[in-house]
Order: sequence, then structure tokens, then C-alpha cells
Amino acid sequence: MCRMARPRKPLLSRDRIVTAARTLVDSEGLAAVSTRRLAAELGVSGPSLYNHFRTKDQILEAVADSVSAQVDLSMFDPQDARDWRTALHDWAVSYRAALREHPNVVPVLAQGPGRRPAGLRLADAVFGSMVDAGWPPAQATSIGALMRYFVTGSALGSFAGGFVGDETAYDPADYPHLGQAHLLAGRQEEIDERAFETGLTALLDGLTQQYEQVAAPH
Amino acid sequence: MCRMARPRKPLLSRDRIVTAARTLVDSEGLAAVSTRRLAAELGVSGPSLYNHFRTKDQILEAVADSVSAQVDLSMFDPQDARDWRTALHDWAVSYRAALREHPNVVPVLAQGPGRRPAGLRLADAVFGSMVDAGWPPAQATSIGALMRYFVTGSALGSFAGGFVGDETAYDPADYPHLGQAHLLAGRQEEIDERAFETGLTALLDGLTQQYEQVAAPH
DNA sequence: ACCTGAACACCGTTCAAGT
DNA sequence: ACCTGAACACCGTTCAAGT
Repeated sequence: MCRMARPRKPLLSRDRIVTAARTLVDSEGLAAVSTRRLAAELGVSGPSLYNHFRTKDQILEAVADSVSAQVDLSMFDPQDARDWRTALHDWAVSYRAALREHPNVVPVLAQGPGRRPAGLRLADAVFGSMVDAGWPPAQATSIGALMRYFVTGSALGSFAGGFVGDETAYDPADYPHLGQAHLLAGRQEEIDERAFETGLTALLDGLTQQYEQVAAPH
Repeated sequence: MCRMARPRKPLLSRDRIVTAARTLVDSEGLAAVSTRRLAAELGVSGPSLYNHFRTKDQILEAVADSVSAQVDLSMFDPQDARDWRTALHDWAVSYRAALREHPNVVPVLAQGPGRRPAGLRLADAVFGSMVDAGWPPAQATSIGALMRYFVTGSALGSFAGGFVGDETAYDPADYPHLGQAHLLAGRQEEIDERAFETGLTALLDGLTQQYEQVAAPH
């Protein structure tokens, strides 16, 4: 009578599902992620996923959070010697690099609210570090927000990638200043990188100016 | 024998479809836009849309472009007296306002490449104006890109909206600095607005510093 | 507890047929 | 040219059934 079932350990776990979903969205895009396709990738039937997640959207949220979790936050550790400006710069670079490794996930990450644990950890670390550096709390909140705007915006859509390489694509009558625009297409990585660095430097320079007026070093 | 058909004028047009799609996405979100639903809203059957657009995605692209078209560009007119910094500021404000009126469209707008006519007109106007103001072309390109990053990022996901209003939501053990975070939920509009203005000012302050070094006033 | 197949109410898109 | 209904190959999700 010893027929207690359950030696057969579970085929699925939240972790296995998230990993498979991230792999799929990385390689084939958001549109390729259907519950049936994802389940097939995992060797199970579609409805099985619903034992681990309530909806497909929650799977994608978990994927987004797993990307946020890859952002380095060590520069905000209290024992780290970096000043706030350097810490913010290094964080932004690490943040963007993490998103650029999973560009197809960025729309989910950028749009969904920050209810995800790893997203909250980001917000907590930058806020705490800025306050510790002497920024008033309201300003520290703004800094977390505006850095997020800039980094997700830069990771979301390539600017240069939007141009086509065809020399005849931009009629001077319509776009008088885009005569060289077709040249952007071939160097999009470089151009987006430079724009990101230019913007980040400007942002930090501007914040440094504000800091001198409002901050109270503790 | 005078039976030439076609007095019955077309029921649909690209314009009517785009307007209906924009209304639908504004009121019920991107997910509510299906070809069948959109067609029903227009009083026709689903496949009719394919006489005017090749795919549903192209309908959404056209919606995105119609939003870009609402961005004011008059501050870049050569006869406008505003200096480059003021023009850039006013443009960013108008740009963000247009996106905020159609928040559900922003993911499409931010992600899709800038092949859309109105999107190209934006890029053309800001690039031309910055070059005219004395910025080297490579820098003018960067400015167009980084402003787009910041504005679309700020319109895409509310920062403050990501927090819940529940006081017990953020365990201090997990998020030591988010003790007041639940207060953000009630004032998200104000907080996002302030973060946008703070970031924009920092960006323009920083660019002004760079301008003094690199630009050659003509 | 966790997985399955069947089923429901949807999708985007194609196509032959009508006017 | 422009619209239709029927059809194809899909969707997300629920649910009763199995172990």
C-alpha cells in the first residue's frame, strides 16, 4: 500500500521557464514567445506553464527582472570610495550594457512599472547613495528617475539604426539636412555609443552644477 | 450597357484607419488593437484593412508617425530668434507633451526605427538647427539622438507610477532606503514632471559647457 | 503538486468571390 | 478598386482528468 506518488520530480520550475523565455526572446524576439512555443522548447505542453506563472505577461515580467538583476550596483556600496558622480556614471554604463545584451526585453522592462524586485533594488541603491552623498531626498528621487529615462531610452531604440543605407532614401526637398543620413546606417553602434556617452557626460556635468547649489555634504 | 460600377465610394481610407486605431489604442491600450476589433470599430470586416495596409504592424507604425507629427518644430525655423539652447528646451517639452497624450503609442514609437516621415522630419529639423548654431555635424547628430533617448525614455514608463501606495510594500530589509517610497505613488505626475525638468536642465547645462569648447559660431 | 489533451474564444493573414 | 465570407494556422487560458 505504499503507493505515495511523487517520486517523479517536477519537469518545470520558474527558473527554467524564465531562462528558456529569455533565450527565446533574445534569439527570435518578443513576438516569438508564445506559451505553446515556449512550452515546446521546454519539452512540455502549453498549459503546464500555468502551474508556475499566472499569465504569460508575468513570465515576461520575470524575464525583465532577471535582466535588471544583471546590473552592477557595487559602486553604490557605502565602503566603495567612488564619489557620487563617478558612481552614477559607472552605474549608467553597467545599466545600459545589461539592457543592450537583451535588446528585445527592453520594451517590457522600460514600460512595466518598477514593481519588480531587481528593479526596486536599483532604485533603492541609487536613491540611498545619492542621499548619502548629500543630495536632498527629492533631488535623489529625480536623479533615479531621470537616469532611468536616459538609459532605457538609449537602450530601447537605436537612433542610427533607424536610417537606411540607401543614398537616395532622403529626398532633400523633404529633409534638407539629412544629406549624409544614409551614412549613419553603417555605423549605428558607434553613433549610438557616442550619443550615449555625450548625453551621459552632459547629464553629469549638469547635475554637478546643481549639486554645488543644493547639496549639503554631510 | 452603362453599367460601369464604382459610384459607391470607398468605405475606408488610410486616414480613417489610422484615426480609429489611435483612438482605440489611446482608450484601451495596444493589446486591444486587433484587426477584427479595429475593423468592427470602422463598420467593415477584418480583411478589408488589407486593402489599405500591408500588415497590422504598418497600421501601428502609421499611428506612431501621426503622433510624431504633432510635435512642434517651429522653434527650429531659421527666422525664429531663439538660441539653440532655448529651442532645444522648448522642443523637448513639446516632444514629451505629444508622447504623453498618447502614452500607449510610445512603445511603438520608441522602438521602431526612425523610418517614418514625421520621425525623420524631427531628426532633420534638430540636426539642421544645431549645425546652424555652430555645432559640428557629429555633435549635432549626437544631440538629436540623446534628446530622443531622454524624451522617449521619460514618456515610456512612469517612474513614480511603478511604486505602490501601500506602506507595507517595501520591506526595509530588502530596500533600506525606500521607506517613503509608497508616498511616490500618489504624486506620480508631479514626480515624473520634476524629474524630466531636472534632467532636461542638467542635459542643457552640460551641453552648454561642451558648446563652449567645441562649437564654432558661424 | 504538476502535467496532459480537449476545448473556448480569440488572433493575423490569404484568397476566391462579388460589385 | 475595394469589400466580403470562408479558411488556415495560429494564439492565451481554463478545466477536467490523470499520476
